[in-house]
This record gives sequence, C-alpha cells and structure tokens, in this order.
Amino acid sequence: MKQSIKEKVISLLTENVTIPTREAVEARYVPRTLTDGVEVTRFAPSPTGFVHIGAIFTAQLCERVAHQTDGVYMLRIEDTDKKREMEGSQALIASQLQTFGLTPDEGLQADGSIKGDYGPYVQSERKELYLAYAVDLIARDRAYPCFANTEELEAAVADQKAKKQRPGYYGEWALWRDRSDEDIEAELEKGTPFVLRFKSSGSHDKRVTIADRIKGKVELPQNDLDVPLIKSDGSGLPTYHLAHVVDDYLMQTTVVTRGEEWLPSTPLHADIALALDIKPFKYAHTPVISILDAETNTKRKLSKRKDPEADVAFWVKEAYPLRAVKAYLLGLANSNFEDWYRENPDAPLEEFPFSLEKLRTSRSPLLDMRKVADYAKDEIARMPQEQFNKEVLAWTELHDKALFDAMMANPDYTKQVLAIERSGEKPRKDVAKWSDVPAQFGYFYDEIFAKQEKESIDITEQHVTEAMQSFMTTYSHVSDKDTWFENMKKAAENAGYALDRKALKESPESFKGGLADFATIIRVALTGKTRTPDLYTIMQIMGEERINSRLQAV
RNA sequence: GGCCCCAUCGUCUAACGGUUAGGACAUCAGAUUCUCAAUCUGGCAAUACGGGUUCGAUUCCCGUUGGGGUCACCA
Repeated sequence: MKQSIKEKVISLLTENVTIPTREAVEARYVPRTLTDGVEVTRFAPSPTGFVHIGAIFTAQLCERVAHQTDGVYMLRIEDTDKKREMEGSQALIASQLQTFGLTPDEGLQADGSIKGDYGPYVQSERKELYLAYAVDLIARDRAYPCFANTEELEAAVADQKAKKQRPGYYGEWALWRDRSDEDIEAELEKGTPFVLRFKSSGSHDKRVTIADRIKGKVELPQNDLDVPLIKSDGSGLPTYHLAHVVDDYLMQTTVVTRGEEWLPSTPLHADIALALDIKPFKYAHTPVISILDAETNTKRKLSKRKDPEADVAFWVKEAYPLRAVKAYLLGLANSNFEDWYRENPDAPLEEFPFSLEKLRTSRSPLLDMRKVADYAKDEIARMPQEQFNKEVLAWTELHDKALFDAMMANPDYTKQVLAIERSGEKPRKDVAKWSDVPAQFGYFYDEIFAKQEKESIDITEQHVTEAMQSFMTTYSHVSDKDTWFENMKKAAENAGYALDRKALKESPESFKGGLADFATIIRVALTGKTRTPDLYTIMQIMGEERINSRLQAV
C-alpha cells in the first residue's frame, strides 16, 4: 500500500479519537521493577453476566502464582464485544472475587474503586492504545483494510469446504491482502466499511514452539490467517487477539494464564507480537472444568442453563464454606494438595506450595459435588463452636427469619442445640453448607417443628400410638443415660419389641420389631426425622415439657 | 474434516523403565450394647486396544480407537 492510502486508512480508523504515538504510549507505562522469579498475572474475564466456577478456579491460579512470588495479580475486564456485555457484570465480578478472597492487586475493586498504575484495566477504555499499535502495524505493512462482506466470506468458506481445503482467510483466500492500490482506494472512496486485518507472516506447514508452563513446549503450525484486528462495527475496538498482545505487553504480564481453548490461536498471538517487536509471552493454558451430563453420560463443559453449580452465585446462595470450595479447587489443580491439607488442616490455604507445573496437562476435570461436600463437611465439623454458632446465626438471619427468631428467643437452648455432638475428636458431619441448617436443627423449635415436613415410616398408626404410650409410661426425665436406656428398653419390651437380636431373628413373627424399630418410632415422633443425633442427648436438651407435648400429641 | 491436547479404579489422581499399580471422593460389608452421622477395620474397583524397543513397559516409539479443544468482526 502506498503511503497516501495508509494515511487514509489511519485517518478513518482514528476518526473520532486522538491517538498517541506508540512511543508516547510506552512512555506512560513505567517498567515494573521485578526481580527474578516474580510473576505478574492477570485474570481477564468478559463481563457477560455471571461468574463461572471455572473462572474462580482460574482466578485462584493467577492469584496464587502472583502472590506466591510476591508479584502482582491484576483484574482486567475484556469487554471489547459490547453486544455481549451484561449490565452490572463488572461489579459482580469484582464482588464475587472479593467473596472468594481473590481481590486483585490492580484493577476494579468490589467497592468500585480502581487500583494500579498500569490501567485502564477495562479494555473498552483502552481504545486509543490499541489504535496506536494498529497504526504502527499499518506503518510496518503488517495490517491492511479488508472490505469483504459476510456473504463474500461465507462464499469463500463454502468454496474451501467444497474443495476440501482448510477454511479461513489466508493465502489466495485472503481477498484483500494483495489487492491493488486502485481497488482499495475505490472502496475507500465509496466509504465501504472495513476491518483492519493482520498481515500474517507464518506458513501453515512450518511450526512454531510455544512455551507453556503447564504443557511444556508445544509445537503448533505457524499462523497464516489474516485475522481481524480492529472491528468494522464503528466501535473502533480491537478483537481479542490485538487486545491481548497490547495489554499484556503494556501491563507487563509475565505469565498469561487463560483457558486452554486459546492454545490453538497462540501462534497468531506470537506472530502479532513478533510483528510489533514484542518479546513472546510465556503462557499457562489451564484446563476447563467440565461435568458429566446426567442424560447422555458424557463429559461436557459446565453450562449456566443446565447446571446451576456453574454459577458461583449458586455456591454463595447454598452457602458452602468458601474455604472448602477453594480447597477443592486447589486440589483439582495440584493433586498433592490433599496430603498437605490433611497435615495442615488449619493452616491458611496460602501456605500450600502451589505449582503451575503440577497441573494435569489438558484433560478437563469433572466437577465432583460429592467431594466438595466432603471438604465442606470437614471444614464445618472442624470449626470452633463459637464460629459455628456465629455462621449458623448469620445465615439464618438472612435466609430463614422464622428459625432465626426462634433461635434468638432462647439463646441458652440454642447454644446447647448447636453444640450437639460437635465436641471431641469425632464431631458429627452432617452440615455441608449453611443452607442445611433448617433441616438439621429446625425441629428443636416448636414453631418450626409444627410447620416442618415430617418423614414418614412404614408403621401402622396403631403401633406408633402404642409405642409412644408405652414409652411415656416408663419415661421419666432423668439425667442418667443408663437409667434412661433401661427405661427405654422396658418400654420397648412392654410394647412387644424384641430386646434380643437373636430372639428377633429366630422368631420375627412374635415381635413387632427390634429395639431399633422402637427407637425409630420415638425419634420420628419427637423430631419428624429418621436421622438425628443420639436420642438421649436430644431429649436432655429438649426438656420434659416439650417431650411430653410431642409424644402425646398424636 | 484439518490442526492441537489428552488417555491409570465410577470420579480426581500418584507411581527415576523394575511397586502386591498407591491415595482421596463415592460405593459395599463388619464393628461401634437405640437410629443416623462420624469413626475404625476390611472389601470391590484401573494402566483403552494393537504392535514394537527392552532382560523387564503404566512409563519410551508407532498405529488404532476414544475423549476434549479449535478452525467468528465471541472472548
């Protein structure tokens, strides 16, 4: 392209903005003073609506890599596609990161403020910067306008497919790459919209080596695609490819962590960097978390529509202890984490020596909610009583006001209820998330119990009544467990239940059931549940009056 | 279809070329003088297939099959 055309293209691209020269831009970005081994990372989501659990996974990796080396962890919002942006999404990202303890050192904070000297940290606010580099590329003959419309491009691809050739805008299919100045000028005159395309320098049958912290050295075909750099939609915004190279160069990212779906386009990014005289980046392409589809039984990406657990709002709403979620995610990244965690159950997660290199090379792991629940139960069981109480009350206050009021109405009682079988070496583990609390403790409160759904057992009403009557005749509210148990056995025997397992086995027809069956009847009558802590303990805490009213009610 | 990545119990994974192929979650059984939970003990359970190389292969090489990713003016 001759100079006058270049100038025309540049002036059209920069119509409504004044753009700095590349030199001026670079003068603004002071080199970071980084000693050896210090890493600068960035978590770079698109503000498209919700925060994916996989995003938290990636963000955590970025945060760990940076902070473990006393480096910097940035948040960069990639909003070059204004069509897909959802309102409030940026704020949501910042607040969810804070919720998970992944507040960035630079970029948007949960309170709306912005930290850092290498901004703006939102791509749509960096338009002049990208344009400055686009202009540089034009000057270097590494970018050119392309006036092809969608139909022409689609026709080319159809043609390629018919001829069994690789689809794409390259070589002889690069319609405008080697057009005459006259043709270009003519379109420019007509005012035809154009995309600015990259003039690739690679050849598809030659290879380029990419340095990847997770995958090692990866050999890929060189890039020969002339991809769009600046969109033709009038926004003047760049595509991801230009934005990535410019941003990570200016922000001085030392490891580009991104999902592995980007791996195939890395040669392109290397080519752009090369064209711009930018040193190639180091990458870390991370696996994508998947799920096993319940219907097809095949592995697939988590989808927001089908899988509520894809959205971290779900985790927050269900109120899983966040430390457990992070621990699970860390274990997914580094399998030796599990052993470390067992040995250091109370240590801050940050003390775990995390390593990018230990990530499995590309096999997207399946999200295992049962394992998450296991981590969560452990986490909660280990929690000091006081903290447990606080968490329970904090959750109920927000999500179950009736239960909260009932709990607060009798603080001493509540204290006892929440302490059941939590002390000692082997605490109960039946709470995996705070939303389990109502089902777990609700029945201790009469007004909640009255409204709660009761579990049904397969026993005739008559037997239930008889069992309860028998229990109440021998029952006395004693504080001695042995006596209590003796009384219960007596009641069971009187009602026709076997105390002796062998006897029951030998002649099941002469009994209504075993002691266990008797206990279950009492338990369900008292709590509405078949699974509760030890009956004696429950009765001690509930008190005589409550027991009387519940067991005589039927 | 082209290109790339990957392949060990159901799941997440460990194993300098030499291990009875280990652990965790899940699951099953027994124990814990009442139900659960927890705990303890034990069990079931894997190197995708076929060729090489080697004294010896989960490990190295080739092929097959399978899974994932990507081939947009989406990121």
